[in-house]
Amino acid sequence: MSDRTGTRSGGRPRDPQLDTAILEATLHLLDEAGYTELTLEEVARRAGTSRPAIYRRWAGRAPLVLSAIATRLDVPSPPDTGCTLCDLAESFNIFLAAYRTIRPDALNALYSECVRSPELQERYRRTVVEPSRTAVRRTLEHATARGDLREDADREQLLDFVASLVHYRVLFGRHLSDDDAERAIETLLRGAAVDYGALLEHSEALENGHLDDDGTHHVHIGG
Amino acid sequence: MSDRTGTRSGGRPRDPQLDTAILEATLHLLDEAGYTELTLEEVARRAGTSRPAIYRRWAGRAPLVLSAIATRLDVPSPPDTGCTLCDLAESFNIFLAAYRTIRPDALNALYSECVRSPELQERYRRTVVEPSRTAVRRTLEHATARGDLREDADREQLLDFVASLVHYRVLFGRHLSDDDAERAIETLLRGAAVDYGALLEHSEALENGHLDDDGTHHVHIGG
Amino acid sequence: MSDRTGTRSGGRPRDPQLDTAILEATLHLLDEAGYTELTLEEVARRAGTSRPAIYRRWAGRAPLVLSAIATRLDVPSPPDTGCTLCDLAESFNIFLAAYRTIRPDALNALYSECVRSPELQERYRRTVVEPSRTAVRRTLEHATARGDLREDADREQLLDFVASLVHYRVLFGRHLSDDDAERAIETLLRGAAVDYGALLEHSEALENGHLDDDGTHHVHIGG
Amino acid sequence: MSDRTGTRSGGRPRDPQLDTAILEATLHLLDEAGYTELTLEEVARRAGTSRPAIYRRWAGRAPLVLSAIATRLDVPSPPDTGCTLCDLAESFNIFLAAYRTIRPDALNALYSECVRSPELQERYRRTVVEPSRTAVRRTLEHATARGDLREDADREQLLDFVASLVHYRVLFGRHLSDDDAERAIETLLRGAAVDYGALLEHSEALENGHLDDDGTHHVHIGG
DNA sequence: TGCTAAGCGAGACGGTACGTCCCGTCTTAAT
DNA sequence: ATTAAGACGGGACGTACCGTCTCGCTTAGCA
Repeated sequence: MSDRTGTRSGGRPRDPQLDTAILEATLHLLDEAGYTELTLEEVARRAGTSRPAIYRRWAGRAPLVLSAIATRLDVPSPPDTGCTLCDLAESFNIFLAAYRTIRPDALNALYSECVRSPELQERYRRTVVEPSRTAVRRTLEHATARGDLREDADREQLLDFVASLVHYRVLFGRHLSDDDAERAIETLLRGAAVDYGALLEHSEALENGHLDDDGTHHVHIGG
Repeated sequence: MSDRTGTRSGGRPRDPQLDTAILEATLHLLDEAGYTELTLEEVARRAGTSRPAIYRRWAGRAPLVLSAIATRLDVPSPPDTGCTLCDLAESFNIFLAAYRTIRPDALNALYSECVRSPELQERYRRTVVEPSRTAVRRTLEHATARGDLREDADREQLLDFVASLVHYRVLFGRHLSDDDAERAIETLLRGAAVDYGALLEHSEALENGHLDDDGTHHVHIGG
Repeated sequence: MSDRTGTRSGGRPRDPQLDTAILEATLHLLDEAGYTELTLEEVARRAGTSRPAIYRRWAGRAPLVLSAIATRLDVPSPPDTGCTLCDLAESFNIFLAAYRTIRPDALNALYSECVRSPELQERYRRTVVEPSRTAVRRTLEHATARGDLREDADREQLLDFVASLVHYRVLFGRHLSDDDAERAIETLLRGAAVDYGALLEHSEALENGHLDDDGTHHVHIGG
Repeated sequence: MSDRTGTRSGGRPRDPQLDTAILEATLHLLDEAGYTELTLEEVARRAGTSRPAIYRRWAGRAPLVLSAIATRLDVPSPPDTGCTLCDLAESFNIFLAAYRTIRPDALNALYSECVRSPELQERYRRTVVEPSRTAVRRTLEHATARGDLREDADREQLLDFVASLVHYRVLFGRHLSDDDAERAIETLLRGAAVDYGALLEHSEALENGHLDDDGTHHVHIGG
């Protein structure tokens, strides 16, 4: 749970309830005050302990908050309905999910501090960024396998486009509507889809309840 | 130059050399230490003055650094060579320029602090973000006028795509190569261009020295 | 009224209402907050003016407060009832009077600051100390003339004894009772009176209403 | 050594060298600049530490200076030569001693600040005032036991007279000469001695080397 | 009576010192 | 041996007040 597990051979065992108390205090404080306003002093106070007890477990504020965040963010599962358009729309939501779970301003302030250390930056990426990318990457792979995306389309670039757009809009307070997402998908798929028109038709068919016999949402190209 | 200019009716006039000294000290310190490590104490020390003299001019660290940054960032002019592909490639550079002028980590830490106040956030946007967007927006308008972009293409969305991609890649330390930019442009233009193939051909022609008679770089659609 | 009268040749005349307002604000603040807590800032605020207006009239806090005090302390008149014991008892009250008019702690803090400049010290003496001494000195002279005190008694020493005792006891918060004063007088007069016993008898006679025919309170030595 | 010793159970022990450095810096600064000009900032600077380190030990300037003074003032021992006049003369010196050890203006400014708090005032009394009074009180008791002072003489009053006279004269810059002291003693003893003339004769005899057989300085009354 | 310049009012300046918060570390006692 | 927790030394904060400077206005005295 904590970063600094140490040798843990002999000696007095660490109080595991303190781990929990500290992490919970951290999360509450993060919600209330944000990252910059969060002081270890106050975390210790709320956890009913002292600052050294925190430092013994984490190297500082950033690693502590990363640990705390990790207990709350859950690993997203890749959308895979067979409808590429729907899956992509859902993918936007996956990227948005982190910002709905943790205050975006806190996330950004945290990353600003993480940037100063390669390890922290990597840890932030693994904890906050990658899970969403991994899930959406899987979704894109499915779409490609399904034949909806061109084989030669740069899927990492697509990931970057989606992830960055969501990040940018959230960061600057311009919330991304479903419609925004839809139109963004259109732009991207025009460049990446084998047949964008077909994807669109299939999606509309779904909305109208015209499902395939087998109940899946495959897009029938050249059908 | 400073934020707190106030009424400035009566009273002893402000020493303008101090303004300069403070701003310069701020920029140097920003380059050396980044935003989080920048303290008003040290700024005052280097500027040969005292903290209150700074507080009299700026409300705090964030506004001070914004002012300092503003003296260094220059307003970009919109690329307009007639070659849409070239212009767009150049547009990526415009968005990158700010990060080359000011340490990206400093910019992000600064924005993290600005987020806490609507005014500061707005000020950051005006100072750091908008100039690039404005320039590139103009470029897109030219391209549209030229008939290279579809009339109904969402130009603000294009701006968001480009700006966010650059921001995201820089933020996470994955520097954007020229090739990356080129391929991103391809993806975006597939969705937004009237005739992407024609744009590509024109661009290649230019590289090979095949200029039009009139020396401009018009794209001849359907030519 | 103010210290710095200046050349006063041409130019805009000084607003005399400001003098008054400043002095009154000073006295009020002195009563409320004492000397150390009294700031020119606050005086100016209460007087509805600015600090420079004060500095134009007085060289600083100490001279200002001295001026303010001077408007309140009135010159005591020397006790002269003919009864030396009574007059001396009254003399103690004269020395006490200043401390009843102005907070003793304020007076002492003021003097502590005055000590740093010979002129201020002198001014303090003239304003606060000397008036009482002058009055009591007169009283002692009358007693001597009356034949109650020895010609060769050191009257300045007596003044010092009385003044210092009062100052010391007030300073250290041990208020001097009438009885204390009476017994102090006894001690001093044992050393300074021509015939202490006679003075005592006379005083007691007065209390019992045995006045001389002429209504004065002469002491009849050798009577 | 410092005021805020607290429980001192657990926790990192205080650096005792800092205590010393701070106190020494305080004394030096007190000698150089006086009390009002003494700033904790400068004390910290000279002691090579920071202001918080001082505040951790003392509640402010006054308690700090009181502690510093206490390290320099040594407890006077009561004069007891057998010659009451000599002892009293020496008693004046005891009261003067504090003012010779610490700048009188500093002492007074310090007391002016102490007055604002009962605890500080008490502490000042205990540190600066009482030691001298205690010593001289003892001397007076010896004189009484010896039969030189009247049993019913108010010895506390005598203490007040001597202490206050010294304080007053020093305060107002009128240094007390030996002769002044002698004549003051005369006045006081006229009121308090059993036989002032005999005390005087005894004292003069001592000056001329006429000691008693047993080498003590008894006063022979009625001899 | 109109002009000039001295002096006034007030605002704001540059700067010192304040008392506090929080950091990251050290130390003792307990487990 | 290692914990829990108190306290330490210190950097930086934002503020109050100081004493001074500058401005624009008022007014006396001269033309």
